[in-house]
Amino acid sequence: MRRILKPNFFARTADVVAPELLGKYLVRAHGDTERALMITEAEAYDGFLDRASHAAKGKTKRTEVMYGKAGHWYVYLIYGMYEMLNIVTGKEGYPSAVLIRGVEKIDGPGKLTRELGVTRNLNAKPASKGNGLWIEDRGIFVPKNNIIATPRIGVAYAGEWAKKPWRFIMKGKNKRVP
DNA sequence: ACGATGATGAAC
DNA sequence: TTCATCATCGTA
Repeated sequence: MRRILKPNFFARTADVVAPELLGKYLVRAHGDTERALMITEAEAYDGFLDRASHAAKGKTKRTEVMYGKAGHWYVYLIYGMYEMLNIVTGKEGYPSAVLIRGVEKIDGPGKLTRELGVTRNLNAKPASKGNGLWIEDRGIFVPKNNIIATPRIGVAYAGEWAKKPWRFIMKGKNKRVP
């Protein structure tokens, strides 16, 4: 069983999509080969009011893609050196996205983009084979009691929103558990 | 504990 | 145009 996730999978709020991404496979095509890595950690950024989300500042050139169609990539540069990979979620016009923070063997959002060669030139492109980066369901079911929800990382400035348990980790697959 | 390193958004 | 900030990571 191997099914490429389509926009309809992503067209729900980020806090719903994020835990469901655990156990799915991030697939990167390089040349004629593919590398598939199971997603083990993901974080939700959802809606107009989430102060941890870039969309809290409104629609700008950078965040425009978060308001766009679900199933597109949102890739941005942080701290001058790390690309962050997000998948846009939610209905069109509603800003939300899921940050892919970890995959098997690569723990950390900046490390995985570096290792997979993911940069901003994928920004606003659909997650598809044609663009060389997509997500597959390979039939793995992750029971709910194997998922840990914690507050998000690096968003202490977000007040009450920093407390939301919108970081999802597969049990036993990640080092940084608070 | 801290510096690297550059885009972003807001203030001036 | 300047400035503070930033969804991080490696080294100390």
